[in-house]
Amino acid sequence: MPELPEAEANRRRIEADALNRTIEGFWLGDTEHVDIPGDNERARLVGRQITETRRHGKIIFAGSKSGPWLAVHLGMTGSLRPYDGEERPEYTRIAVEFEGDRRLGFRDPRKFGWMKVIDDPETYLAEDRVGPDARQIGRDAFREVIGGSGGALKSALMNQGKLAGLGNLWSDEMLFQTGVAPTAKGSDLDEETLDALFDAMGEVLGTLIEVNADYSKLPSDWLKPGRKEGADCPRCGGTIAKRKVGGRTAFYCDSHQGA
DNA sequence: ACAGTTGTTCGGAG
DNA sequence: ACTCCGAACAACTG
Repeated sequence: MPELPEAEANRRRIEADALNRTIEGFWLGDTEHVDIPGDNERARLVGRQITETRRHGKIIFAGSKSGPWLAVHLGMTGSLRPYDGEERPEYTRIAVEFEGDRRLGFRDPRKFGWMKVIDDPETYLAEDRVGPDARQIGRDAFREVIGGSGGALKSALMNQGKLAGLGNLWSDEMLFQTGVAPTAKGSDLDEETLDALFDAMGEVLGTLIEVNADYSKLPSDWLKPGRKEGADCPRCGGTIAKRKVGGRTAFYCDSHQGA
């Protein structure tokens, strides 16, 4: 379930199991409609090694100082799976084959993810107009970006050009913990509320990264464990409600989130 | 069987 | 030119 914390957990798998091994080639599965690098792009990586990784928002980068780099977006259902030999997980679309038996698979059942070969992360992020990473943005920049948005707050939080890393689940969570309605307008919020949102974002993402995105380890007073319509709110006497906001299903407390 | 889905992109309206 | 919204995308899961 890939938003920023899940992308971070996947990045760590590369660090743990796919670093400093020479790339010999690629395995290709059912890649129809999957956006992956072509022959010439893949060939740029053969003979090279992944020596470092990065993450910006939901995008994972794997490469080396002089490049080129692999950039991966997990889409809605993607994950990176190191494996050995032919122990390939189902729905693996493409896999990097390292010297020896090690492979790094890109599993993506619903084919909404992508993989590219790029020269370097900074240039890619600038050209693609990706906003500041949600873990790196400062309080002032957050106030400006979110406080300056005109539409539904939830939509602004999920807009990767404004702020990179939040999706449906964790935008709901930070709004829930702050007590603000998903439909509130950013431009209507006072500074105090914007700061509270910023703090909640840090708390939510920080906690998730700490537990390596293992949802079973989340506090019981979070929205996520009981994120379904009609559930009792774990923070007040309210009830969890559901509605479409910005084209996605938002869950929120009908009592302490004001609307 | 059929509805629902964690994300991005695109066209069109404002 | 920029912002915002809704629909579309593909294919699996419950």
